[in-house]
Amino acid sequence: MGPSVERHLPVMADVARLAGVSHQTVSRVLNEHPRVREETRARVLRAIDMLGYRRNLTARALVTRRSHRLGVVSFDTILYGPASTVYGIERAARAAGYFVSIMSLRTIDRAGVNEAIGHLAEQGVDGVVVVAPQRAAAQALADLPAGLPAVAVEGRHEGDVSVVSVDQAEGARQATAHLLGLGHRTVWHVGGPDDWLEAEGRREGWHAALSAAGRAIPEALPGDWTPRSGYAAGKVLAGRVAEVTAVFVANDQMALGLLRAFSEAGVQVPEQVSVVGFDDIPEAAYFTPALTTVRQDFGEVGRLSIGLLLKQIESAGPCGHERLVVAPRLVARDSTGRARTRAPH
Amino acid sequence: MGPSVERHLPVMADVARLAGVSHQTVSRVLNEHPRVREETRARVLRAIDMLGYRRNLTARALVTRRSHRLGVVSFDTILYGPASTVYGIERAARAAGYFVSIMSLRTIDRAGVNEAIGHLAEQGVDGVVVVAPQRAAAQALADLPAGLPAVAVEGRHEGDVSVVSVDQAEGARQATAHLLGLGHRTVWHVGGPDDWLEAEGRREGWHAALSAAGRAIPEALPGDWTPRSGYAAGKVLAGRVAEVTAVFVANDQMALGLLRAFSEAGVQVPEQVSVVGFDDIPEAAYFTPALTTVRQDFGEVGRLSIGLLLKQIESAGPCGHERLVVAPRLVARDSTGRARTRAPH
DNA sequence: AGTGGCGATGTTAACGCTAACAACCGTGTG
DNA sequence: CACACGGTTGTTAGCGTTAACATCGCCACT
Repeated sequence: MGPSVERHLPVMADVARLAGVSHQTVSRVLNEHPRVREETRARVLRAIDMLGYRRNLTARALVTRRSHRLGVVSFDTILYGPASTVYGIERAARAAGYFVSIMSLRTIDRAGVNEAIGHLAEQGVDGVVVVAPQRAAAQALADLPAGLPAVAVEGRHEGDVSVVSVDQAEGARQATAHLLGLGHRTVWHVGGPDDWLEAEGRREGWHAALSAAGRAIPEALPGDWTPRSGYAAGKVLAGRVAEVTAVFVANDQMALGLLRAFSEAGVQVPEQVSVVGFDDIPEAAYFTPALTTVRQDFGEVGRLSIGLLLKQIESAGPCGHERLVVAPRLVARDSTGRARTRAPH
Repeated sequence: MGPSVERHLPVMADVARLAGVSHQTVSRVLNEHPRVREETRARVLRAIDMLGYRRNLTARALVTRRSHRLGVVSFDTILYGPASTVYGIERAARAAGYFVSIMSLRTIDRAGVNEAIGHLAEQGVDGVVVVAPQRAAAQALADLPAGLPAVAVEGRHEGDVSVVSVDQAEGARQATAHLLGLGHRTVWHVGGPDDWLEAEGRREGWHAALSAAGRAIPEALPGDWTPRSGYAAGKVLAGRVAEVTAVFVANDQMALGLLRAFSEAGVQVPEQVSVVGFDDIPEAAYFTPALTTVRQDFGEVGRLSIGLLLKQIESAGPCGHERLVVAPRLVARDSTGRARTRAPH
C-alpha cells in the first residue's frame, strides 16, 4: 500500500514540495500575484490539481484579519418581506465575493439582537447587516461592538449606523392617493403591529395623504400582519359598509384575510369597497380579486446595503453614516375601482 | 489622554496581563475547564469584562480544526418550502451550538451545487446540508469533497449521503384518499416541475392512491409551482367541469391560481369541484374557500438533518448513510366536500 | 568592468488560539 | 522528614496562511 490514506488534507507546504517551490510561491499563485513566472505558476497549479488541494480560508482570515464573511441578523425569515430582503442581501454579498452567516431570531428584543451581533463578531465576520424592522432591534444598534462595520435595513436612523430602507410612508401615500384619486372620500386603514417601524411608516404615509387632501381620518384598525387579523378587521369594516368605501391594508396577507371576510359578508370588491395591500407577494396577483398593492424592490435594498457595508469595511473606518431610501411603487390591479357615487355630480 | 485609542482589539494576552495570569489560564476559563481556582476565574472574568474582550473563534477554529459552522446550500429561499426548511435547519443548528452559512443558488445544476459546496468547504464549515429538491442537485451530491460530512434534505438516496425528507408520496396519498373518501370517482392532478423530486413524489402518491382504489387515472396537468400555472390549469379544468369533481394540486400557490380560475369561470368550490393543495402556507386558511391541504413539519426536518450531520461530524467518520422520513398530514378545510351524486345511491 | 535596479523566489515571523507537557505547591503518608 | 500525589498554573510548540524582508540572478547603463 501507498502512503497512509487517512492523512490530513493537503496544505500549502505539500503543494510546494510537490511543485518544488516554497510555500510562499504557492500562496502567490493562489493570490494571483503578478510576479510569478508563467512556468512556475503552471507547475504549482498542476500540483494543486494533483493533490486536490483547497486553501484553508480560516488560516488566511487569521492573518489578514479579513474573513470575507458578513453576518446577517434577521427576524422570522419565513415572512415574505424579511425572506426577500435576506435573499437580496445574500445575492449582493456573493456578487461582491463575500459569504453570509445568518442568524434569524425568534424574539426581537434588544438583548437578543445584541447577543446575535456579538456571536457574529466573535465568529469573525467583517461586518453585519441588521434587518431591524422593529423598534427594539433598531435600538439595539446603538450599542454595537466598537469597530464593527454595520448597516441597518428597514431600521430607524439612531446611533451612528447607516440605514437602507424602503420608503414605507411614500408607498402608503401612493396607495392612499390612488384611492382618493378614484373618488373615495376617505380611506380606512388596517395597520401592522405597533412595534414595527414599517407599520408606523405606512400608517404615517396614509395619515399624511389624507391630511394633505383635507379628508376625515378614520381610526386605524389594529393588525399583526397575519391573515387572521386582517380577517377580523374585515369583519368589522363589513359591518360599516355604508361609510367604508376604501381600505388601505398594511400588508398583503392581512388584505387576504380582509377579502375573505368581505366575501363572506357579501361585500363586493371593488364595486362596494376598494382594497389596497402592501408588499406584492407572489400570490397577490391571484387573490380574488387580484390585489392592488405596493411593490418593494428588495434586490435594490440588498445591493445598497451591501454597498454601504463594503465601503465601511474597505475604508476601515466609520465613514459617516448615510441614509439611503428606495422608492416603492404602486401596482394597480382589480381590487380598486371608482367610488360609488353617493350624490350625482 | 490615555493609551492610544486606535489599538487592536484586546486579545487573550491582554486579558492575561490585566488579570495577572497566563493566557492559557484565560483560555481555560473561557472553555470552562474544571481545574481553575474560583478566585482566579473571577479575576479573569473581571478582566475580560473590563477590556470588553471577545475571543477570536477564527484562531480557535484553526487550531481545533472545528469551526462550529455548518454550510447550507439551497435554492430560491423565498419560496415557502425552502425558506421554512432553511429556517428549521438554522434553528436546529443554533440549538446545537453551530452557526450557519447560507448559499442560495439561482440556478440548480450539478456544477453550481458542487461549486457552492466547494466554497463552503474552503470556508471551513464542519459539514453541509444540501436542500436538494431537484434531480440535478441530488446528483451533485455524488461528488462531494472527500471527508466532508453532508446530509441531503428532500433529496434522493444517491451516493453515500444521508437523506432526510418529507414523505411526499404519503402526503399525496392522503390527499387523494381524502377526496376518494368523499365519494369522488377519480381525482385530477396539477403537477409541479418535472425536475423536482417533490413534484415526482406527489405525482406518484396520487397515482398510487388511484391505482390502489382501481380508479381511472386522468392525465396530470403541468405546473411550475407558480399561481400563474395553477390559473392556467384551472382554466382547462373549468372547461371540463362535467367530468372533473376533484383536483389535487401539487402546491398551495398553484391551488390559489386554480381557485381564481374556477371563480372566474363560475365553478363553485367545493360544491362542484373539491380542491386539495400541498404545503399549508400561512395564507392557505384564508383562501376563498379555506384550502384543504397537506402540512409538512419543517422544524422536524431541520432537527433530524442537523442530528444526522452532527453525528457524522462528531464520530469523525462516514457512519453509514441513513434515510429518515417525516410524515406529512392532511389539514381538512373548506375546499373539499362530498361529491355531487350523479346517480341516486 | 563595476554598479544599480528589477523581477522571481525563498526565509522568517507573526496572526490568536489550544494541546501537551512541565512546574509548582500544599497535603497526606510511610 | 522524604516522597508521592493531585490540583492549579505556566511554558512551549504548533494550526496554515500571508506580510515583510532577504536573496539571488540577470541585464542595462555608466
